[in-house]
Amino acid sequence: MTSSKTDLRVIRTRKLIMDSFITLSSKKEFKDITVKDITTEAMINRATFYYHFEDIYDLLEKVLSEVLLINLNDDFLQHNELNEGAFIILFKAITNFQKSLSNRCHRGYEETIARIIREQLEIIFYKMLLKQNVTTENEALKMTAVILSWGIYGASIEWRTSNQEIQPEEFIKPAIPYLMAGIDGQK
Amino acid sequence: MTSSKTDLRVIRTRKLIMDSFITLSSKKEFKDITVKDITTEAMINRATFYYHFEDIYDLLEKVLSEVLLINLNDDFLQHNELNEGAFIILFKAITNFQKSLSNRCHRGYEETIARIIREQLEIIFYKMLLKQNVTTENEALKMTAVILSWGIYGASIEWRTSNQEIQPEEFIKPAIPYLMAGIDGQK
DNA sequence: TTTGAATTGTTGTTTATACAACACTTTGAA
DNA sequence: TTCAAAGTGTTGTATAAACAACAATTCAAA
Repeated sequence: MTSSKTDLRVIRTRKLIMDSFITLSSKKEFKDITVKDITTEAMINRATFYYHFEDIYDLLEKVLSEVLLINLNDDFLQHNELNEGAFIILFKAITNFQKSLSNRCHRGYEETIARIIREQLEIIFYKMLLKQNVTTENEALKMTAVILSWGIYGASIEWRTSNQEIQPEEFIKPAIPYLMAGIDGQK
Repeated sequence: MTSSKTDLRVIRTRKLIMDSFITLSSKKEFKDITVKDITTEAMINRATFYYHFEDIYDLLEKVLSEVLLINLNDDFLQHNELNEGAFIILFKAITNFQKSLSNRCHRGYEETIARIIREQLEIIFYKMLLKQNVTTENEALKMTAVILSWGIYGASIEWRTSNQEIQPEEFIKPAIPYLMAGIDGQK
């Protein structure tokens, strides 16, 4: 137990910064967002930002894993089961997110983003598989989740690098029968 | 000049408290809102509340004059001139606001609210009169604003104490020809 | 009416944050 | 290219705010 109850100011300031970043992200490209922008929006001093985050990429990473995909996660788990429609929704969410990110390459943060997205996808898939498969053993489900997360993420990269003019929805559709077959087989 | 630039923390905290109070006001009656409720919503310590405000009535007073009616003020000045429709909108806003307040009588704060509402009304009326009367001298316009603010506020009290089953809109309509006559006379 | 829980308002101490100033880097226009 | 403006990241000091503890009051339920 390391939880010696963090100071309320720390919690509040982190939240203010993250919320401001999310707000700004919906208005600007990531590459156009400065630390000053964020701290102004959050009404905190710029020096305070560096007390909590190494830099703006560190913030991005934390927002990514703690906020954006966690939210997706919750929404998703409540309303959907892992069927054709679910794959399409997920794939659209990922491609949307990638579109909103800058294409500027700096400090290898794209690798970081990729890793986080895959990790979060894996969690989502595992939870959903667990919900609809009482019989199959957990190790098998975990493995399926890993494969699905890499597979779907890979597909989104394929979509991004080659032909973005095709709608994500249409892009992923051909793969769905294959994806579903594996899952149905486990039932 | 006393403006030696206030600490950003002070501005932020005041805003957090006021915003939280407004948020809570839309969910609960005033009399059911505790200081703890506000500070929890605002993510600040309860002691900090008392650093900025004497008590919850002091907060109410400040929110009233700094936020609620100021907003009405701005919206109003941009979109309307002082005609029949404007009187109806204003009157509805006041009666709505009074309905939303608690009827609990404590520390004579109703008098305070009344005063603030009248003051704000006076400001609104004066600005609008100024906008549409280039000729009339300012002292006369100020006096008109005073009379209008007391008159309209009095009408809202009349509405509140006697027959709330009549719509505010219908209640004020009979008085409008008289109100407008005085204004048109000044043009 | 009595009791216990919740709310109010206050105080001393600790700590997170504001502020100002700094050197360094990036960027965009002359 | 050169220069000014904007952005980054850091530090020492001052201060607002957190925390914990307290007595006093209010309020609902036994």
